[in-house]
Amino acid sequence: MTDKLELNTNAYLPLRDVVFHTLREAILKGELKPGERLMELQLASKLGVSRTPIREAIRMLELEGLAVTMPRKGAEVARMTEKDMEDVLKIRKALDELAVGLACDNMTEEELKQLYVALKNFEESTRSGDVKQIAQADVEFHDSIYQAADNPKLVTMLNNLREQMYRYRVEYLKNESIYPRLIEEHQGIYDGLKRKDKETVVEIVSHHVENQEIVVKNIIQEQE
Amino acid sequence: MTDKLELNTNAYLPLRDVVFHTLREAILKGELKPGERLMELQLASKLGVSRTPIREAIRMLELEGLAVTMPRKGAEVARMTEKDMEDVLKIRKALDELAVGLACDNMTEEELKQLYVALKNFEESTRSGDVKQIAQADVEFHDSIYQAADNPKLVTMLNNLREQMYRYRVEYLKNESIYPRLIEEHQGIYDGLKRKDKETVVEIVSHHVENQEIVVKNIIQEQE
DNA sequence: TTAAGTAAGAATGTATACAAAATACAGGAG
DNA sequence: CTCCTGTATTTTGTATACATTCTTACTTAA
Repeated sequence: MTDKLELNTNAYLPLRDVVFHTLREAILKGELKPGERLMELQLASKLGVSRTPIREAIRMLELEGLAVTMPRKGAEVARMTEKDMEDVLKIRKALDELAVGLACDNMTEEELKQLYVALKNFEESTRSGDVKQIAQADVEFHDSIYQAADNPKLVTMLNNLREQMYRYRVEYLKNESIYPRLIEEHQGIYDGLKRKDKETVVEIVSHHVENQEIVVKNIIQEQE
Repeated sequence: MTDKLELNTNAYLPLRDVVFHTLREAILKGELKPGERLMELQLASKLGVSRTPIREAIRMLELEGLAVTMPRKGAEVARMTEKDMEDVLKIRKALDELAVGLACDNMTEEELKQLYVALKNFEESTRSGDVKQIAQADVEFHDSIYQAADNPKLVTMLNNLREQMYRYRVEYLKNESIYPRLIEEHQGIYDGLKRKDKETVVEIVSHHVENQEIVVKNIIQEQE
């Protein structure tokens, strides 16, 4: 286990939430590796808090699918097989299609403008070569669409699904050769939303996720 | 608040899980009403346990969307508006379509036989007039399909979504006039799966959920 | 009469203590 | 040498105590 764990914020938030976010970050960044045990006392002393907020944070991680606990044996970071990843991507595809379809129905002029900004930001960021920045810009582009879907529950679920793939996303975006296609697809989505051409945008998003699936599966196989 | 709360099982399970299931049941059955505060000390004394397992159970309810907590103010049973219900049903529709499509690809002879049994059970149960039994039979029919989809994550999500509608489902099934259509649709889904006619089954499931949406919305409006 | 302030009570947030279970390991029997 | 068993240690499960924040009701002043 890494000893990099640190409480980020001294904000006016319950410790359980701070711990939750800290542990989640650590898991998503790979600092806490799949299968690694989450021992309460150890984490408590490392983070400088008592076991209580640790335990509550673990309960939260558990229901997000990032941790698994066996009664009286404790919790560990969830393992993710290639099959799990496929399963998640299938769900994501269905929900992404739903989201962009809803966005197509509901998007306002204002939101469309915002999406355009996000589109250009993404394009710009690919020229920087900074993977983290590119990932961030990509997230913002898709968030703009999610927001327009006007379905908070759906947004929550999509963010959760996205989270579960975070580790692989970074690898995915290191491959510069995919940028042109990503930009093209984003442009296509934007154009489709502008024209309110639902069929087309759903089609593009569908491919968008499928492409990700192929690349992510390659990454997983390489790692083995 | 009802005082019917009781720990169901003395099983070899952590108390937090027992409490979690108990509270969830109470919420789904309407014994704990939307907006009702979940006070730790009160629940603890009612269930005869300390605050610790209560708190952890609340964290779990929170991430299932059945409870909402405001920092330093405590938790309450989640409120559900008509809009929330619409949002949930949109997601359910997308995921139900996905599930039945996957089931169409993957279903074995064995699973198909099981589905047939569930189909006949449901038909039979509608003649009994026992709403609870009908709901149970309906759940089993759809579970058979979910299982065949071979995507545990998807099953979890669908069960969660189904849960959030539980209160309205019972009302929904009290209306006998819908039974013929339900039976017909179930039959259609079964036939389609048998023929591996994906397009048709997805179509039927789509209508199946849409019909539910219409009726559930009527129920909600009547309740106001 | 209304509004603001304040103090008492109640509820949540956090830490810690104790109980019970699981794990690891050493020692001995076969 | 292997396997079993018993004990010590570690870890989780639960209860409780203390700290902090929020709510509420009452008092007082404008």
